[in-house]
Amino acid sequence: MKKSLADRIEQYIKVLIARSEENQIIIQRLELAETFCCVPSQVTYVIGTRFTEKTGYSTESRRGGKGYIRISMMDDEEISSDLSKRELIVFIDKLLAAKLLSKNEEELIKNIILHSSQNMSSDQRIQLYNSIRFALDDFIR
Amino acid sequence: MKKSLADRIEQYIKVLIARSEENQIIIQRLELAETFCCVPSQVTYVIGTRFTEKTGYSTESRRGGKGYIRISMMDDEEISSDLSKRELIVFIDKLLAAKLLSKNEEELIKNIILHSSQNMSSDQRIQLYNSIRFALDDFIR
DNA sequence: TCTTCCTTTGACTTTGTTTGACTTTTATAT
DNA sequence: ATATAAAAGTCAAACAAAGTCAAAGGAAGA
Repeated sequence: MKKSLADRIEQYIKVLIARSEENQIIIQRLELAETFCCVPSQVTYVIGTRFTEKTGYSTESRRGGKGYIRISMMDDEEISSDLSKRELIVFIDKLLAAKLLSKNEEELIKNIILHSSQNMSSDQRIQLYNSIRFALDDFIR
Repeated sequence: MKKSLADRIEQYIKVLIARSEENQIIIQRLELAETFCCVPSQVTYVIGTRFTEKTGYSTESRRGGKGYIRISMMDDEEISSDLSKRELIVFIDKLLAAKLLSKNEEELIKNIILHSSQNMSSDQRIQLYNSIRFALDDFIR
């Protein structure tokens, strides 16, 4: 199956990260773009769609001379899991405030979140929260 | 009895799957349509009528450039997670019928169930369904 | 024949990717 | 300090798929 450019760049970056010591790499956007014979913003696109907090990565960059982009796998998953949980709860509270969810619905979901958190690995939790978040987005639309 | 186009496409896909390593194939809708000299949505129709969860297949696709459709035969784990999903849905329907859940609540939860199926392993799914089940028990009490 | 269900088709929608022109930030040389 | 050059960021347009939906067609049974 033919992979898209974005997919190939994604894979490439992931291999680099896997090979790295600290689960993080520092690249130069232009350099990577040249490796793949594409425009630099393609790299930005890949990072923006595939290396997000949602997918367990964090990035940091600097412009100008000696600029760079650092991509790291979030290591303390526990923290990020709690983070996305807090975010999700905040989000649900907002929905409640905006009357997009009833009090009952809000309680129901929080109940699910609470119960689900029990027996899941942090990894699973992140995915669950994302799914619920997604489902809510979908639901209120 | 003359075979319909849909039947022939179905056969074709099944042969491809049978020949594949992982009991799954990745196709491009347009390509397959061209192979059979038909409109792309014909392929969608075949997949929608012959390669469903009920018949033991799961599918996944991506639009846009280099898009694809993946069709896989569900393994035992997937089948059982699908089964627990059905059971859960039956349960939710009962709650709705018993007026223990509102229509909105029912939809919301089904939404979560639906979305969660997307990015989780069947293992995770079963856990999630159990959690939802617990949360519901708790909620209606 | 009539009805019903399945199939076929195509116009339109949505989603995801690629590209490039333009902007902003930063280090370095003057 | 200032100017310059070397990065990365932004954004929207063009393109490339797959999805949706409803209408039209066709076959098989009552």
